[in-house]
This record gives sequence, C-alpha cells and structure tokens, in this order.
Amino acid sequence: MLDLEHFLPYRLSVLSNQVSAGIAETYAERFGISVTEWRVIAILGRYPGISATGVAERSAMDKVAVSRAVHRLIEQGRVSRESNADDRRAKHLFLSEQGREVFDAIAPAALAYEERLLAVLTDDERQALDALLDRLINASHP
Amino acid sequence: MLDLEHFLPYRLSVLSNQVSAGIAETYAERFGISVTEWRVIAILGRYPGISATGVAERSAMDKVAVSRAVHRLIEQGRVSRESNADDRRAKHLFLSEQGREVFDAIAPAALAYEERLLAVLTDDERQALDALLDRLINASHP
DNA sequence: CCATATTAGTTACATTTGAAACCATTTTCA
DNA sequence: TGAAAATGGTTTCAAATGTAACTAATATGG
Repeated sequence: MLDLEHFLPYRLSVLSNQVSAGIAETYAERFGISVTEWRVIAILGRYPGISATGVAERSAMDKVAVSRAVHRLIEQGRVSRESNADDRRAKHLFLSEQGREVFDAIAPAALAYEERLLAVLTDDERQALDALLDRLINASHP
Repeated sequence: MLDLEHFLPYRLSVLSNQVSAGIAETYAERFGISVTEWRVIAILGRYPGISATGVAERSAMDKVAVSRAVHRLIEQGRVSRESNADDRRAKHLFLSEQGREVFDAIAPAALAYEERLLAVLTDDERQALDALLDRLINASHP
C-alpha cells in the first residue's frame, strides 16, 4: 500500500524543499537573489572562468536556466564575461567584486544552515548519510 | 569553503529532482497527469473524504497548488466533491472510479521505482536512511 | 576540403508557479 | 450578541520555468 508520508521520493522532496526554503531565507531578502542565481554564484566562486555549460553541468540546472541567471547577474554587476580565444562560442564567467561580496556573505550563512541541520546527527551518522546519498544519487541517474 | 557538489542541501535537491522526474516518467505520459495531481490522488487514495486543506497539510503542497490540482482532477472526472454539513466552506474530496483506477495503476509503479532505487541499499541501510531522514525533516521544520 | 552534424548560448512561446487579494463562512471574545 | 479575526478555498497577476526553435561557431567524415 502506498502511503505518501512514508514514501522515500516524497520524503526527499519535502526535506529538500524545506531546506532550500530555509537557506533562501538567509539571502533572498538581503540580496534580492533567487535560488538559481545563488547557485550560479556558488559555482563561479568555486570555479572561476568556467563556461555557462560547465555551470549547467556542475549545478544540475539546465542551460536555459543558467543563461537567464547569468544574464540577470551580469545586469546586476555581479558577474563578468570574457570571450574564449579557443572557442568563440563559449565565454569564461567570473564573479565581479560585487559578486564575490555576495558569495562571501552568503556562503558562511549557507554553511551555518547546513551545520545547524546536521547538528542533529553524530559524525558517524553524517558520514553514513553522505555515503547513502552518494549511492542513491548514482542509482537514480537517468 | 563552500563546494556546491558536497553541500547537503544541494545534493538533496539534485537527488529529489532526479527521483521525481524518474517517477513522473512512469505516469506523466500514460495518464497525462502532473506531479501535483498525482500527489493529490495519492493522498485521496489513502485518506478518502479529506478536505483540500488536509491534502495540503499531508502533501506539503501549498493550498493554491492543491486547489488547482483538484480543479483539474475534477474536470478530468478523477475526483469528486461533497459538501460538508458541519462547515460549509470545506468540501470532502474523493477519488472517483476513474481516479481510483489511476491510483491503482500508478501506485505499484511508484513503489516499484522506489524499490529499484532502494535496491542499492541493504535492509539495515534502508532503516538507517529512514531514521536519518526523519530526524532531518524534523530538524528542518520552519 | 566542404557538407553535415554537433555544440555553446540565446530567444520565443506556452505553461507552471507563487504571492497577494479576494469571497464566504465560521470562530472568538468583549 | 455582534464586530473583528481566522479559516477554507478560489482568483488574479506577475514572475519563473521548460520546450522548441534559433544563431553562431566548431568538429567530423566522406
């Protein structure tokens, strides 16, 4: 018998939404930034000079979403672009100084949220969760 | 240092989206039904006569989404409504025979998907995952 | 070579979604 | 009581999103 409340896919969805909303609270208001924009910033903070396609791969967002987020971030002066000599279709993306400020402000808050959430687990449990998620993510790959 | 790919909230989001998309494949095409509609059906299959607000609470969807899904399901002849004598604002919701057919068809497929996903885990690991999710869901409550 | 296929990224259109305003009814409590 | 607040549910409007079509540039195989 299917009971939504004990159904793994459903529970994952609930948890994921609650957590995303919780984190969004820490930055949405303060910086007028959406989840997709934040994800692009997070990727660029970690991998400066990556292309839009690279961002899409690493963020599991589709390329249209990335394109739009990048467009808005450039408008906001938070991201800059440099053309790629080797492949003139692709552009290298970077955080501007303002983008870096956003990243530096949000990243600790996001990590603090994660820490607060994981505080209910012991170290062993965290590792176990990590490993379980790894395997499930691999297993669920299209 | 924040690294999106190892950040729990992000990983949850990726896994949840992959899984939801995987399950949706099993019914979207076949029944022309969306995730929200399927969730309403799943709840009504389990709790016949529940109100729209009850559905929203149990499904963690917002009431606008429920209202719209119910509306579409009624149009499709898959859900029926009965007014509530005690409170004339609220209505009792039920699966029609056709709605029940959809439920009976999808539920096993959804469970099979879950089973396929969980097949990569041992029984002990499943229980561990279940317990970990419980605690995280409670911890992440607004 | 060069015609064809592929890839990076954008745009256009339709659909979905969310927030806020909105009825209608019920509850509260002064 | 009855005026104000709360609740169930719907509607409206703007913003977010997905799909498909598109441009421009690069790669490939005959």
